Amino acid sequence: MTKAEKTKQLILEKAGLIYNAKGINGTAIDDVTRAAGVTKGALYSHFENKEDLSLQTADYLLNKIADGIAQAMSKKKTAKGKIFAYLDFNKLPLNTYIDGGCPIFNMAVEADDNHAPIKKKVSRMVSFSQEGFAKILKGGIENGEFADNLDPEVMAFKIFSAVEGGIVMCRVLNTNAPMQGLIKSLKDELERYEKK
Amino acid sequence: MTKAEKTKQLILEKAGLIYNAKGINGTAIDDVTRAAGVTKGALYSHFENKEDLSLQTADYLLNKIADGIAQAMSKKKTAKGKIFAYLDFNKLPLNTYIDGGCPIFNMAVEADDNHAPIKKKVSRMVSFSQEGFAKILKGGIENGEFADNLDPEVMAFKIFSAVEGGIVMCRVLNTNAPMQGLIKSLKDELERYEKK
DNA sequence: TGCAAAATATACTTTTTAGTATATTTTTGT
DNA sequence: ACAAAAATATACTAAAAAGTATATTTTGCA
Repeated sequence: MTKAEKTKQLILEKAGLIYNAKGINGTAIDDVTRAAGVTKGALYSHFENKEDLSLQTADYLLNKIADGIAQAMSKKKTAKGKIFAYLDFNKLPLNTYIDGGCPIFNMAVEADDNHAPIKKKVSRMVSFSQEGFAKILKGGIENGEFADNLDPEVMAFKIFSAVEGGIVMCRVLNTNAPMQGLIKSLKDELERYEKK
Repeated sequence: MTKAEKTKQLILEKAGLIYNAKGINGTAIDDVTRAAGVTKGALYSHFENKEDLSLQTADYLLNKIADGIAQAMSKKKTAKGKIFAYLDFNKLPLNTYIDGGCPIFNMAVEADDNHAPIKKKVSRMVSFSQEGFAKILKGGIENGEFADNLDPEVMAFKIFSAVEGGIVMCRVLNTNAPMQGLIKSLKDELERYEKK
């Protein structure tokens, strides 16, 4: 990795943190240069303009959170184990994997009526994750873990929505506590479909 | 209502729409004056500065959505009826009561690491709503609608999180469809606690 | 090693947005 | 109806942010 590539990577990492905390609109170019300890010359030699920085930072954040989740889930082999791992991954909303909450949701809310290209990126990531979850659940039905009255699409959407919504709620309430009850409830709900 | 009060109200209504779509940071004062058809002189005679406009707009939006939900729920007399009314209130995420999604969530996400006074407003509203939901469910247990193994706090948090999360997900995916499955699932879940 | 190209720093310009001063109009109470 | 006060319009200034031109440094390769 060349020096210039390292600089670009450093900028993206620092930009990621700031974007996830302050949002796309709330982040100034100079916030990023300051955090990365570089000047505008350096930043603009790697990024065409703020739009370009925003798009690449969005990719960086989406990939990072997706990797984090995938890694946590990959450690388990059963469908139930993987879903539980996802739930546990999100058990401390005040101390998220990336500071500032879940970038998927942060960007989904901000980009919604505002920033079509980033909305599309988020949309693809959400679809992909949803399908992944549904596939895991479907696998669980096929291998006999779960009863076949479990609707994989609905359950995938419910888990994802509840967890992401719960993160936002906990953060605004400034407490991790309600998340524990939510996760327990979702685990219980899934276990009611267990065959054994 | 005097003319000046009408002007202020008009500004708040237009500001509400723009803030809910573009966010606090994404909204320029001139977006608001343009939408309201007034000039800066008029706006600044009613609001001290942008911060003041933002705070009052936040109150306006939070009160409006709370009123909308309360009104929908007040039409039903049973605990189940009220909760179902809340769910049905949210069945079309692409066509929300206030255009641009749920202002509670929009502001929760944007204000989180950014805007402490608005975060506090949202936090109070979320607490208030959560307690209201829990109280309704508790009432449902006391009057025999629901079994007493229903945990009102957990269920209130779960319903609110899932619905709010679902709204964001549907909007980013640009489809109302998954919300129907989610609402049905939440209704089924609640009905499993029904005593009859 | 030294030189061309790439990367970075500095100091600027431009653009956007918030905010203000003041003139004008409108409202309201007598 | 009219005078005082409040509200609003206009045209400006101030501040913040994006973006650029150019000088300087660093890097990698002949």
